Amino acid sequence: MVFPVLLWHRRDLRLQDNAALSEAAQHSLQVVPVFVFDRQILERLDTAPARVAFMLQALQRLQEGYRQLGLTLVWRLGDPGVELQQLATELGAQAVFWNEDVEPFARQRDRRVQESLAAAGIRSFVCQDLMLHPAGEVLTQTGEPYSVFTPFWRRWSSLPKRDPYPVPKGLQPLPNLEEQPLPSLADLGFVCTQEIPAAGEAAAQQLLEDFCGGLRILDYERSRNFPAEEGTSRLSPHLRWGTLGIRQVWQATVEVEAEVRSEEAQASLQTWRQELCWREFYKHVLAHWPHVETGAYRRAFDALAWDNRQDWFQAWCAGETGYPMVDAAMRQLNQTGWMHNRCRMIVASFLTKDLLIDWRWGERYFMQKLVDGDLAANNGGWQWSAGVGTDPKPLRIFNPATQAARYDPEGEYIRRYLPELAGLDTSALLWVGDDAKGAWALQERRACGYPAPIVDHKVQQQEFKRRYQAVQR
DNA sequence: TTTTGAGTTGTTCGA
DNA sequence: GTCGAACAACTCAAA
Repeated sequence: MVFPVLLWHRRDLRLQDNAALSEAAQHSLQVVPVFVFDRQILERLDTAPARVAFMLQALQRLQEGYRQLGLTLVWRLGDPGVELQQLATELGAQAVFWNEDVEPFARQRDRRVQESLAAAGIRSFVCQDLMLHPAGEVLTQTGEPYSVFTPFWRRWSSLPKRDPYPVPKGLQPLPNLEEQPLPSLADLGFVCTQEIPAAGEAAAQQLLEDFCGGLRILDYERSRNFPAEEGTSRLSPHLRWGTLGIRQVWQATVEVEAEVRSEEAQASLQTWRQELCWREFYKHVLAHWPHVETGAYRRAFDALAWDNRQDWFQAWCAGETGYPMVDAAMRQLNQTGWMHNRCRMIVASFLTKDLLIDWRWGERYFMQKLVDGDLAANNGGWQWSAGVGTDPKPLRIFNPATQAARYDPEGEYIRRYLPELAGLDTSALLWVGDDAKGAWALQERRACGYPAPIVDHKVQQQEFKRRYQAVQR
């Protein structure tokens, strides 16, 4: 007698390299994949239409993938605890498998689901899939979690990495299970106006191949700094939604390593691997210190005095601050649901240190727009930018003009996202300041209908420093 | 226990 | 234009 088992998909929308899928198949070949649209998540204020749209498309691809294996992806809308218990009972399933998450909300939900299943005599199996090394596996010599990246990286990179999980063979369909067409974005109550990237496993594999199989990864150290270039992998939405497995990504870097000759290429490879490590570092931070979800890692900095001016916040959101690099970046976010990482740092520094607005406002806005929006990574990035996170030693205040001159020297990125300024001379895009040249640049921009800077960087950063130091004492 | 070395991504100044 | 030093001085991780 074969009993079916449920595989509960959440942020692992793929067949390849999926821990829970492999483990479920070892338990029973009659695997029923299921996804639950969680009303609580859909109704949250920081749920981005772009993210839901990407997820839906990934689910469509996943449904097609299962169809090719002869299986049916089942979906429900409601409370996962209720829905999974009902479905398992209905189908006579004796176990539910899923991949562990680190977010406080998810952990609490999963505990509830586990209890609700247990009450019905159904077992739960929680698998490790999200990271190369789950929280608790990377610890200092005294068994403490790391709070500084570099020692974490040294330990993390020295640990052996496991191979990708193969797609299980011989999966058996459950008879009489009919495929339900997935809901549309509108059915879920969302409208997405952003031009989001293609979702699904095939798209993810293609990006990985483009980045690691070509030469781009070998120039990453340099090209990642220039937002006008296609220097980054663009894998973030896929790692967010699990349309790509992390072990497979690591394996791709191992294959590159075998062919690397020059020292620069070797450095590029390691730098990119560090980015994978950063992803896990912030997940560890969230898992070990869940208070970061709502406040500063260094609690003293919850006392930082913010101005929180609504009009300035609106200008920042809309990309109308009068600082071209900041505005171009915000418009990229608004238009595409993605922003280059250097620009994320620039706009975050600007919101907190120039506009004196609480980093959590920016964090929330990012979550409302980002297709790759992830609590741990977004929160970690914002706390780092605000100087309240795990490693705030050097108080880095980005100068938006210096950053633009250094990383967009031809103004290519600025022109792409601020078309009203596209006809101007590069110096008119980049110059800022109170000298004659700065005044000329502002005049040129104003003639195009572009706003004057809403704040003076020099004045504001002084004020921020003052407040920051007041908290330190 | 104490000490030591070092810390993602900066900025500005002056040689 | 490029480079190195000063900035200011705290906290973590390991020896």
